[in-house]
Amino acid sequence: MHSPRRVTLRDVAKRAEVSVAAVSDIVNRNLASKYATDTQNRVRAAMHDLGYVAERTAQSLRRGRSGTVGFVLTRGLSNPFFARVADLVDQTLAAWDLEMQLILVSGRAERAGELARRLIGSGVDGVIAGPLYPWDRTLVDQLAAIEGSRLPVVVFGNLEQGKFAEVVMLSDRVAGEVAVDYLLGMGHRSIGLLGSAPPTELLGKTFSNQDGMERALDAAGLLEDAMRWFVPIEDESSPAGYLGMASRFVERWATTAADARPTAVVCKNDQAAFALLAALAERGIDVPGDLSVLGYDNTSEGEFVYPPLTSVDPRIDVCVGEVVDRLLRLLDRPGEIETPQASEATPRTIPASGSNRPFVAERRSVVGRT
Amino acid sequence: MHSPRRVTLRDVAKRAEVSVAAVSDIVNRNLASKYATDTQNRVRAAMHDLGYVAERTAQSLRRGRSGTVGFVLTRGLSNPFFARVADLVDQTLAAWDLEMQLILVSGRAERAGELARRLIGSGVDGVIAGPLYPWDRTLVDQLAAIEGSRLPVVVFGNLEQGKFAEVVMLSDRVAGEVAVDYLLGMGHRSIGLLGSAPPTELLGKTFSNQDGMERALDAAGLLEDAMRWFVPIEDESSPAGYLGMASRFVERWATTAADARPTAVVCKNDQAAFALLAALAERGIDVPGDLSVLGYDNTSEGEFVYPPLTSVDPRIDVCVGEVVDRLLRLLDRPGEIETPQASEATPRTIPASGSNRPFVAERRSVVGRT
DNA sequence: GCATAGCATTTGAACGTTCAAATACAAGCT
DNA sequence: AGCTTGTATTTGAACGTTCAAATGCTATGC
Repeated sequence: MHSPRRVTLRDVAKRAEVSVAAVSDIVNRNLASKYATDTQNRVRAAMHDLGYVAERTAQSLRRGRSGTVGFVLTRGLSNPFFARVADLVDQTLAAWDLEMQLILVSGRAERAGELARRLIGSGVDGVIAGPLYPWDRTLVDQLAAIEGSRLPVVVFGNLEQGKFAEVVMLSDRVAGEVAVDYLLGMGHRSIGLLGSAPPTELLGKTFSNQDGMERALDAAGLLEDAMRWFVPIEDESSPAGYLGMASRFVERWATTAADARPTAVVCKNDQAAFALLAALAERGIDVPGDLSVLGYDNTSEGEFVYPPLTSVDPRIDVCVGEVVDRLLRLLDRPGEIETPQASEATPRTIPASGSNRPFVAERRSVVGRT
Repeated sequence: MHSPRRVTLRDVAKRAEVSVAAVSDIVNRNLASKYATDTQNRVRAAMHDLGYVAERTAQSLRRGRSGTVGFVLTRGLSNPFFARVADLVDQTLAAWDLEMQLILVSGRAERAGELARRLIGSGVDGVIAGPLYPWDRTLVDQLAAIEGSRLPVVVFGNLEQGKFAEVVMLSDRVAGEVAVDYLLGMGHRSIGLLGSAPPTELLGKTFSNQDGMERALDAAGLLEDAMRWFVPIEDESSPAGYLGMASRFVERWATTAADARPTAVVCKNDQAAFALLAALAERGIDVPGDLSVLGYDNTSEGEFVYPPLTSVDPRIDVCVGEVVDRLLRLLDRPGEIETPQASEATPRTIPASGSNRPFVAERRSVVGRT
C-alpha cells in the first residue's frame, strides 16, 4: 500500500472514457441529465470503483464559494450556554448544507487580534459572530474589517447602532425585564442582583440583561434597594470569580437582619446561580424557603442542581435561527450586500414577542411570597 | 464601494512592479532573504496598501497541505467534559500553528455515516477522533475508511487492538481503579455504582472506567455487593436519563436498612454525580455525612455544587497532548505512515503513571469511614 | 576576453476543479 | 442539398497560489 495518490477527476474520466468535464458535471454538479444514461452509468461506476471523492479546496477555488461559514464564538466553551450556542449554529447551518468552521477566541487576545487575517483568506463564504457587546473592542474592530473586505458578516449580541450592516439583537434587555417582572409577580419586594459592573463609559446605555433587570426594578421603585444588594463579579473567566461573588453575597445576606434582606436574587447567568446555590447550601440557607434564586440562560444544567433552577430562557435558539436566515439571504446574492432594501433599515431587531419572547422556565428555586 | 474584487498576488505584483513569484516568496513563504531589501520593501508596502491576504484554498491546493486538522468529537458539546476536550484540542493544535476543524457527530447518525466522504475531500491534513469505543461501530468504520485513504488519523479512546495505526488509549481502566481504590482507602466497604451497562457481546473485555471500577471492587471482594447497587443509565443523551438513574438509586437507598446500604457511590461521570447530588438533596440525605459521592471527569462544574464534588481526573489533557504529538509525527513525514518504527508497535498506550496517572481531585463530597 | 560563479529575479507548469463556449453528430424542415 | 434545431460531449481557460527550473546580470578569476 505505497501511499496511493489521490484519485482525481482525471482518473475517473480516463477509466470511464469520457472527458473530465463530463465527470464533473455528473458527479459534482447536478447536470447528469445533460448526458446519456449510458454515459452516466459508466461514470458512476468508474467513480465508485476508484473511490473518488471531490477535493473541496479545488472546488471552492474555482467556484468561488466553499459551503462553509465561520462562526466566531466570543465566549469560552466552558460555559455550557455557549457550548449550546455552538451546537445550535452547527445544526442550523447543517440544515442548509453549510459547514460550520468554529473559531474560538475567548481568553486568547493574540488570536482575536488576527481574526480578520485569519478569516478573510480562509475560504469561508460568510461569518457569524457573537455574542458581541460594545466592550468587545478588538473583536468588533476585527469583524468590521472583515465586513470591509467583501465577506458577508452577521453578528448577534447587543451593539451600538451602525457598526455592522447585519446585527441580530439579543433580547437581553427584555429578558432582564421578564426576569424581574417574574419575581415581582411572585410577590418579591426586595431583590438582590448578582451581575457584573458595566464599563463606566457605557453606563446608562443598554446592552445586557442586567440593564433590563435594573429598568424593571426601577419601574417598581425597587432599584435603590436592589443596588444595595448588587454584587459584581470580579473574574468571569474562572470558577473562583463566580464562587467569590456568591460567597460575598451570602456572607452579607446571612449577617443581615431577617427583615432587611432580599427575598430573591436574580443572577446574570446560570453559572452565577449555581455558585450561589452552592454557597447557600453550605450555609444551610434554604432555597427557595429562605431565599428564591432565579437564573438566566436556562441551561440544561439547571435540572442537575437542587433545587432545580428556575431560569429565564433568552431564546437563543430563535436568535440563532434569525442569524442564519440573514446570512443565507446575504449568501444568495453576493452582489447586493450593502443595501438589501431601503425599507429594512439595519440593524434590525427581532421583536421580543411571539415565539421570540423570553420566558421563565419554572423549576423549583423560586417560590411566591405573599 | 461596488463589491471590490479580491486582492490577489497579481495585484500586489503589478503595484510593486515585480513578478508574482517574488511576492509569493516574500509574503507567503519565508524566502524574503532571496531578494534585495529594496524589493522586499516595495513588495511589503504594496501588500500593505492593497490589504492583501493570502487565499488559503489556493495555497492548500498547490501546497498539498492546509495547516488544518479535523477533530471528530464523538460526543455532544452539551457535556462540559467534551466541550473541554474540544477546547484542549484547539489550543494544543494552535500551539503548532494548526487549525482545528471541529466535526460534531453526536446524535446525528446520518452525519456519522458520511464522515469519510466529508473528511477525505475536505482539505484537512489529518484527523483526530475521539473518544472512541468499540461500540461506536459506524464511526470506527468511517474512520478506518479515512485512514484507508492517505489521510493520517489518530484516534483516542479505548478500542480493540488493530483497528487503527495510531491509537492513544485513555487510561479509563486505571482511572476506574484509582476511583475505587480511593474510596477503599477512605474505609468504605460497600460501594454503589452509577454507570451504564456495556453491550453484552463486549462483557468481560475492558473498555471503560467502569471496568476498572469493577475490577478494583472485585480485587477487594466487594464486587458482588456493589453489583446489587449498580444502577444503569437508560438514556445518556438527555438530562432525564441521568435524573431517572439518580432517583432510582436514591429511592432504593433511602428505603433500605441503614446497615445494608453503601456508604459511597462512584459515578461514571460528573453529570451522573450531579444528578445524584440533586436527588439526594431533595430527599434530605446528607452528603458526605450519610453517603459519599465520587465523580469522574473532574469538570469545573464540580466546584459549583454543594458539596463540591470530589472527582477523578482522567488526565484528558495529557491524552490530548499525546494525540497531537502523534499526529505531528505523522504530518512531518507524509511518506512513512505505515510503520514508524519496528520497535514501537501500534497501538501504543501511554502508561498511566507519572504525569499521566489519573488522580483524585479532592473536594468535599467524599469523606472517610472508620 | 572568456568561462565560472553567485545573486536577484522571472518563467511557466502544476494543483483539481468549474464553466462558458465550441464541436460533432443526427434529425427535421423546406 | 442546405439550413436550422437539438442533444451529447469536449475544449481550454480560469481560480490563486507554489515551486523547480531558467534567465539575466554583475563580479571574480585566470
